[in-house]
Amino acid sequence: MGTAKLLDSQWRSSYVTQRLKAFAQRCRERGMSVTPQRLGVIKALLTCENHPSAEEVFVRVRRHQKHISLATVHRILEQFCRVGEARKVTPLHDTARYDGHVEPHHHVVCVGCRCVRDVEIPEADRLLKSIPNLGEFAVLGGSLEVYALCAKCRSKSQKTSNRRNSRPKTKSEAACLSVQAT
Amino acid sequence: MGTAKLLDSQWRSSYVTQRLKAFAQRCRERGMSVTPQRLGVIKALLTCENHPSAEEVFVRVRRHQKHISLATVHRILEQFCRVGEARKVTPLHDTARYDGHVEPHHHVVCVGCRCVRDVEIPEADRLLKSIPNLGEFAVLGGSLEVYALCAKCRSKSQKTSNRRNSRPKTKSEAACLSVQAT
DNA sequence: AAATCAAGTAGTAATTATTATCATGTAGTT
DNA sequence: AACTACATGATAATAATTACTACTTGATTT
Repeated sequence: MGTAKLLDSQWRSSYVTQRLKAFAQRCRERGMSVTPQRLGVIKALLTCENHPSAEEVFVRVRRHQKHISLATVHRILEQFCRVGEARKVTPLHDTARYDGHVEPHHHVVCVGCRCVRDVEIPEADRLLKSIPNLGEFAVLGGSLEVYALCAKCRSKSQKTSNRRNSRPKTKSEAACLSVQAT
Repeated sequence: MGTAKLLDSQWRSSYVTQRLKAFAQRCRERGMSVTPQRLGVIKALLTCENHPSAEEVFVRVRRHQKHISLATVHRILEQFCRVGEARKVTPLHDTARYDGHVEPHHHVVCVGCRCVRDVEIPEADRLLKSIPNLGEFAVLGGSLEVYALCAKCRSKSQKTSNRRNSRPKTKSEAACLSVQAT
């Protein structure tokens, strides 16, 4: 029995308060203007316990801003990911990826090109076995997603890393930068 | 420095051989007929190192079966997931899910309703820190995806678990059943 | 062997999620 | 208050996936 536990709502609420308070200033620091739409999105995102989809955020924000557009929500969420104000639950959201290997194992995902390889991590297997449940969740299994850069993407990003203030142009570059080292 | 390592191609090739040999029989056991399309898909899936998308599988199979339809590939892949002949790299493929919590943490995902909660697993954090690289992959971070059933979905699946041979009707039920306990 | 039947597939239409476009609006600055 | 660059709303376009339908095929029955 390890120390794994669901983050409680007490922790969450203080985190949310802190983030909301700092939001406007962090926007200004980055030269982003603070619009009601962005405020609405960050609030919905931080408030919603069930890591929401763009659609769900849209519905929530619309409660207070009847005119907001779904496209705007998509745009803002993507921007938040780029600047580190949000993240995607998984970097492999865009197209379904299939795996013929059905035994328990783990994955390395290159955040640049999205290539995926199988990994064997016995410690992670042991860890998972030691977690029979998490609150009301009955654990079935799990998989460690290791975020990484493959050799090719590493050499690419070195070439561009010298230019300061260069905004990421491609999807994959953006994805690279949006990932926080865990 | 732990024992994490990429699965080598030697291991893979023996696994692939074994799976391919058993495939036809496993189909028959399940009452699925063994068609050239299904054989093509399982072969492409097992052979391709980079956990492919439906499109990629389609392209590969088409090399040998010029007439195969993309829709068929989608259907077969989904079916394979249902019967345990394949899995998706992540159960959260369908729509992008966002998370306002940008500090390193992990997730429980209910395979029934796809709800997601944050989890704190210090052991997983330590484990990740101990893996500076995996072969040619430079590790940036990672996240443990714990697959589970939430309370609601658990009570649902209990109700239906008595009926024998009842095929899953809904997407979410299918997803539940397709997950292998890791 | 012909008739019957069910499962599987190709081709295409429909749906859904996301992104691009562009005219208009507005936050931040002077 | 006026200005300007960035944001937004509305909608069109694209991409991924699923639904639909008619056609095959292979098995079973007669």
